[in-house]
Amino acid sequence: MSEVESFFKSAFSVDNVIFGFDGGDLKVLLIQRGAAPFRGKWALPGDLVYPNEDLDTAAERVLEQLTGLRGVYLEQVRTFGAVNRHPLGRVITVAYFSLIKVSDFALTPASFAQSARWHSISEVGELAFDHNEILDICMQRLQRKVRNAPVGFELLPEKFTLTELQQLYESVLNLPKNKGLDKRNFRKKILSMNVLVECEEMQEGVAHRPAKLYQFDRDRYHQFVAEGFSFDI
Amino acid sequence: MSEVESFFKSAFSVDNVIFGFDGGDLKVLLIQRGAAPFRGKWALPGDLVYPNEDLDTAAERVLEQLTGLRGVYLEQVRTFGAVNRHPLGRVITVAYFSLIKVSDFALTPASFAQSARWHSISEVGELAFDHNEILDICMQRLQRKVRNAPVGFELLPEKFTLTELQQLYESVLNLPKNKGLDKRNFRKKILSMNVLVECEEMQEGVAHRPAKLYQFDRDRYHQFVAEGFSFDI
DNA sequence: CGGGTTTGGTGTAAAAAAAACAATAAGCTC
DNA sequence: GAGCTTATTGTTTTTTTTACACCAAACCCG
Repeated sequence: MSEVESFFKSAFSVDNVIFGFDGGDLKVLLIQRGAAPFRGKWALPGDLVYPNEDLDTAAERVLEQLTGLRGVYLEQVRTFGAVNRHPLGRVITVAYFSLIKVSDFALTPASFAQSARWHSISEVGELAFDHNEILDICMQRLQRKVRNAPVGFELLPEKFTLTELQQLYESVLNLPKNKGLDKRNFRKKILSMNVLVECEEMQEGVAHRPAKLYQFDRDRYHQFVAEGFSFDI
Repeated sequence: MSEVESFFKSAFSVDNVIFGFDGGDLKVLLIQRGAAPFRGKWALPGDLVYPNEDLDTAAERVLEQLTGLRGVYLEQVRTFGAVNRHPLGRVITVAYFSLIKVSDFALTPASFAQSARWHSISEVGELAFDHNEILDICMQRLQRKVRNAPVGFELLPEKFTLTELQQLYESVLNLPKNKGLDKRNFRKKILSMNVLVECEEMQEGVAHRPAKLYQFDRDRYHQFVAEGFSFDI
């Protein structure tokens, strides 16, 4: 094999850290591997990139095949390329994370086939390949991102209460519940940005005083950004 | 060709945006391509990744072959993988940026061969491949990074004046000279972090009052970080 | 050697932002 | 309607950020 040819004896894949928020906890969607290597181990959903496929498209495809969702928040994080990261050959992988609303998630045939399951971030065990490292890095990226861009809303239903939003932040930033963020200051700050609109409706089905529901106003946010505003929590 | 084989008809490269600071201006080191495609065009230094080489190692190699430097600041930024970004085949590239002290830079045989030259950021023209996009993204990353990590010092000599440091920030952040940052406030802020130590020596060879020289104290910085400090300008 | 030129170095006051802190209101259950 | 649970709201203090102007030190040149 010539030297030039050997450069082409390699492949690349994408791996997608799919975050969700449910039951007051940040979760990640993992699949249990059905084939070697690492058969039976939990792993990040991913796939080789098709020869005629852009990287972002591949990440979207992985997400859609597993969850049926399109057009959700997706961000490239980092590429992992240690020589021996894949036991069967030289495969570098481009890591992405996506943020989905758990309620939108429907099991697809692919997700049955691969036994997909949500795992609380704190309860993720040893994963296949270098996926623990990838998850860590994506988690750090999410923690930074959530503080200076309005991406937290991607994890909540369209309409949410301020308490839910605060719990989301406490969960992502790994702060003690109702201790990390001061309730009054949090509300003051988020409302002062003027990117939330109050819905007519109230929370329903709770055994206590129902809270107001809010929605994130994307248009207004983008307008503010154009005027120099920057989201910061 | 089987489908599996076709996955291996692809290669990956690294491209390195090498930043330097000289004459009060932020610069980037470019090479003029001697071969097709894009012969004669300026481009980012880069190379295919060897089959047994880690990505970071490849980026270090590219840097060393061009500048003779090792152990400098290097950070992976993003991977560019549009299907048609390379005219000769499917090549995805992992972009890095590095920060070097221009005074340490010595032309190596490779840099002669490739006609390497520093270009002011503001005067970079049309580059080969998607290198303008890569440069833009790396520039944005540097602008963010310089504000929340002490990486600016990587671009300055070991000993520097506070005015030089301020000019570096104004240049990287693209602020009007002596207008963007208030001199007194800048000095107050940077000195209050306690990560600069005053040298015995003074600036020499200037036709005006010489300034005190300072050094960045890495050990003290890391100690502070361990105690919860975070650099922020 | 003295006046001019150039950059170096310094403090304070006002404004804005962040942090600390606790009582009342509203709906539900029984 | 009594009791439980969560929702909602403002003020004070502290910290951080911004705005702003003059004297000092060295060199140059005549």
